[in-house]
Amino acid sequence: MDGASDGDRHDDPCSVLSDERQALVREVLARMVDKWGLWVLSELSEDGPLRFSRLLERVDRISQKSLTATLRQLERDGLVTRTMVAQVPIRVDYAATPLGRSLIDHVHPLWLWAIERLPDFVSARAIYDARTAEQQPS
Amino acid sequence: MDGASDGDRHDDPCSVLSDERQALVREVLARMVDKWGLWVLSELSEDGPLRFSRLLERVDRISQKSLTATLRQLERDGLVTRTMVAQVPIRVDYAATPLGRSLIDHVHPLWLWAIERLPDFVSARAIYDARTAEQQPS
DNA sequence: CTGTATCCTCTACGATACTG
DNA sequence: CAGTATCGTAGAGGATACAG
Repeated sequence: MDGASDGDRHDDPCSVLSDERQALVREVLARMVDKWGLWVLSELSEDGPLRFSRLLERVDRISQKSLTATLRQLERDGLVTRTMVAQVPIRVDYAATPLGRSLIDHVHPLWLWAIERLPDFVSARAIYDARTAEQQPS
Repeated sequence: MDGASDGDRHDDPCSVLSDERQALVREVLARMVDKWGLWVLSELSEDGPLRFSRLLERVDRISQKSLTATLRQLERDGLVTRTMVAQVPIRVDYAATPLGRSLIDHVHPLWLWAIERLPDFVSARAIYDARTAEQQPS
């Protein structure tokens, strides 16, 4: 669909992808940092298979609804597996796939970087807020 | 960086942070992959300073309102700079800061990984969708 | 225990119109 | 040109109740 495409843009590997592909990459990456996705995947990647109720405890303040939705998304993208154990009461185990663990491994450096740079963000915000405050004394 | 753990990937640097800090890291990282933040920062990181209207063209389908909001957030977090040129008509240049470029540099490997693994995601979805379709022929 | 269904709120976002 | 202000819509997500 890119009729008069943006031509030879930059050396951005993303720009060589079709809009559809770009959207997919963006979508998958988005799940990494959305409110719960990365957290849930992280728990599963660290501590073997976990049951639904365990996850509900570990991922603090997540609702049942959101946990279910998050797990469905992660499962659909091949990042986690879902295993039902037919017993009473029923039991379901979730585990990270190799692809899921790989994702976590690739996100990790980013977390480390962000934590390392945290003081920069704090001070940047302080400066910005102070400046806007004096301009808009309400 | 720090003599990073010899293969112990279960080391979760996030858990040593206070809730407040965790929230901040999460917030900053979220901005990277939210609908526009990363895209805007990416454009600025690749092609020097850009004016508001240029960004509006490059980041396809973004609205004025969203672009403004995104830029404000990025500016507040110290990822971009905003420079007003007093002339008629007025002109404003946005540019990525070193911190902003650093962020992009750290996100890049993740993009490459995602693009490389794209076939995995596509097939995973196909399998999942096929299986759920046969269960719910609706 | 593991979900699904419903309601409700809050926020993000686009469209549009207006200002310096 | 570079925003701000207002409106309206759509989706995310919590709370709760119910089902297999």
